This record gives sequence, C-alpha cells and structure tokens, in this order.
Amino acid sequence: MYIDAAMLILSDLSIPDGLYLKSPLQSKLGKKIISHSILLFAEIGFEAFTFKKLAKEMDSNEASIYRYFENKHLLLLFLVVWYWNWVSYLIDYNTKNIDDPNKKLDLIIDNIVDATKENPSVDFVNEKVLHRIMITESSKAYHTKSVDDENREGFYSGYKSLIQKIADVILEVDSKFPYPHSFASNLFEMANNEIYFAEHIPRLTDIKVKNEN
Amino acid sequence: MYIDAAMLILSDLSIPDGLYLKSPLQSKLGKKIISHSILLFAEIGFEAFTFKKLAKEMDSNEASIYRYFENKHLLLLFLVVWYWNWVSYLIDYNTKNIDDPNKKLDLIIDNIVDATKENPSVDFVNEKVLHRIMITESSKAYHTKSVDDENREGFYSGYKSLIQKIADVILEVDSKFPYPHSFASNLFEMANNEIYFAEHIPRLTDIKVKNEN
DNA sequence: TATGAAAAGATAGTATTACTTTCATTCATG
DNA sequence: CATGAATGAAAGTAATACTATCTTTTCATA
Repeated sequence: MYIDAAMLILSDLSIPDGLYLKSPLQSKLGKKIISHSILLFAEIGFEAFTFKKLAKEMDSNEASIYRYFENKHLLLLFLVVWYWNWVSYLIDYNTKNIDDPNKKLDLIIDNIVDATKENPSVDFVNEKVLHRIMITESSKAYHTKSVDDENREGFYSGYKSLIQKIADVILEVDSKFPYPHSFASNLFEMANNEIYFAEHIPRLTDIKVKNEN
Repeated sequence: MYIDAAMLILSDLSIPDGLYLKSPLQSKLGKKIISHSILLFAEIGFEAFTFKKLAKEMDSNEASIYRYFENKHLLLLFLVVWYWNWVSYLIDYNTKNIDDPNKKLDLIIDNIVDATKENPSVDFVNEKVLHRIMITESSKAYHTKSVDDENREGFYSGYKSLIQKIADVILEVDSKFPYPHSFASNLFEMANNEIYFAEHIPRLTDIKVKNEN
C-alpha cells in the first residue's frame, strides 16, 4: 500500500539538514545509501558497520558515501529521525476521525509496537528491517557526548513532537495525569526494550515474541 | 560507610570470568583500571574511550590493560555487571527485616533511582560516577550482536537475578499481576531513561533533575 | 639476603577504521 | 554536443585496536 500526498513529513523537509551533507532523499545514490544501510545495519550491527563495507555492498565507493554523511553515527541518527517521523505520520493516519481517546491510545500503542503491518510505506525504505534496527540500535543514536549539541540543532524535534502527540492523547484520557510526557516516552522506549529482551534475554520480561521473519 | 562481610556479592566470585582475562579485583593494577576507567568513561564517553588514553591517564600502559580485558566493550560490561550486583546487594541490605511489600517496593525504587546516597560502598569504585555511566552507557553493553553468546556465557545472570528479586516483591504486592518481570525491568530501564531525558532532552519527560554535582 | 617466577612496563609492529584529497569519468540538461 | 555537477577510483594520513617481544620491577619464599 503506497500513498503520496500528505507524506511530506517523510521528505527531507522534516529532517534537520545538519544531519547530512547532501540530502540522500534527492538522488538515486542517496536513496541507495538509505536502503542498503538499513540492510547492513541490521545484518552486522552498528559497531561493525563501516562506510567501506556499505560501499562494497552497494557497488559504490566510500568517498561517495562520505559526500552524503559525515559518519555512521549521523547516518544512524538520520534513520532514527526518519523512523520517528514515520511513526508520527502513521499515528495521524490511523487515528484521524477517531474521537474516543482510549481507542486512539490503543491504536497508538499498536503503531509503536509494530508499525509495519498494513501501513503506508516508502519504496526505498524497508520499514520492517528499519524497525529491527530501531529495537537494537536506536538508543545509541542519542546516548552520546554530542547529544546536547545535536538537541540544540533540532535533531530530536521529531521525537519531541511524537511524544507530545502521544502525551496529548494521554491527557485526553485523563486530563489530571501529571506525567504524560514521561508516560509517552516510556511507552515508546519500553516497546523496543520488551521486544529486545523477549528475543535475547527473555528472563527480563514476561512477553513472548513469535518468530515469523 | 564501609562494610566488609556479606559483600562477597561484589567480589569477582559473582562476576562471570569470561568477562576478563585476569581478575581486576585481585591486584592493585586491576583495581586501578576499574577506578580510572569509571572516571574516563564518564569524562569522554564510550565511543571516544580507548585503552591507550586510559593507560596514559593512569600512568600505566596499553599492553598491561589488555592483559586484564580483551576490549573496551568487555570492560564496560564488567562495570555494568558490577553495578547490577551492587544494586542487588543494596536492595537486600535495605529491605531486610521489612515485611510490608509496598514499603519494600518503595525502597527498591529509591535504590534504583539513586543508589548512591548513604549506602555501603567499595573503596576503589566511585559509585556516584558509576551511576552516571550506567545512565548514559549501560544499554550499549547489551545491545550488540554478541548478546546471545554473552547471555549463554552467563554475563547477564546478575541482571536476571536482580529483576527476579524485584519481580518477587511485585508479586508479594499483587500475586495476580501477570507481568512482574516486564514491570521490574521497565522500572530499572525507565529510571535511567527519565534521568537521561531530564538532563538532555527534557521535553521527553515531566520530571526535573536538580543539578547538584 | 638471595633468587626465581609472575606482573608490569616499554617499545614496536600490523591490520583496520575513519576519514580527506585529487583526479578521472559519467550523467543530466539546455 | 557542451558543460557543470555527481560519482567513481585510487592513494594517503592519523588514529584505533590490537599482538608480540623483551626488559624491568615486584614479591614471596628458601
């Protein structure tokens, strides 16, 4: 299922331009970098990932990738920001015309836990694999010494507005609840953690994940 | 406040020996590696941390550090494991002789959020700084491609038993609650996240942290 | 006090990573 | 088909992540 209008939010207009040197969404090579980096991050993990390996994998070369991204940290952060925007968009898409805030919150949780089923997608982004990367690697993108600089540059505004969106619905459910933002961000982080633990250290959780692949 | 008996849990007897090549708790140099690495991780972060810099900082040399730890990932994981054991110990220490499970759970939460106030400590470990590292870096220690191997080697059994301990108290409070492990691990992870967000991306939370330093 | 083994220090070396630079080639468009 | 921008290819540098070897120090015990 593909859509086109209203997907501005997934264009680079919604991505802070300090994240890249040249927008990867405006060229063939750029999109190739995005699609192949998603696969390579998923395959070998952030630590082992290098631009040289990525270049080899996509039949391009290191220098060309460096023309788009300063380093792999910013490439990962780009993907994370794109994911935040995507979930944000999906929430809007799936909750529009719904009035009951409890129902809205349920739908939000569905989208957070597994955004990939039967939803709009973008051709060069494998959202299923991207979701896997988010579970394992996303927190590395903002647990760094550069977090404050990057926050100042607006790199996290997508996350903030996603959390604000969820917090607003929480307040619709209970306008007196004193911790809507904490609850919202915890919902999001917890979803990733629970899946990760269920798959790798299952004694830390009570849920089971079915391995479909 | 220092104690000695019953602190076996903080000795290397409670730390899986695959984590190190030679126990750092059994020699002067080993303890120096621990104490200085805590300071250096806190100062420059995991990514910029190298054994060469650590050696310089502690007036030793790279090769000697490599005789204790294979790489910085395992050194960080050692610290994380030590921290899990320490929190586990503190919970036992602070909740013994307390029968009311609600009160026990409150004390557990206190220890998770800020374990460092007025508690037993170990001379060569700066627990306050260690806690700071845990907030920023701990998740990197188990979000890796090697997590399954390391789980098999027992590296996370300290975390598991800490979570089991908390889950048991949760079940004392409500024996019907279906997600005690998930709740316990989320409590622990959330505590770190909330502090991190409050300090770096405050719009993701509602709590404020007072900067005491 | 001597002595021998283990620990630590010093130095050098290798492969890989994380880039940067330069120049040649291809491509897209008017 | 001309031209400028994008990409490719290759080489180079500094730092990282180790390993190996040899020397010196420490320290327990004879």
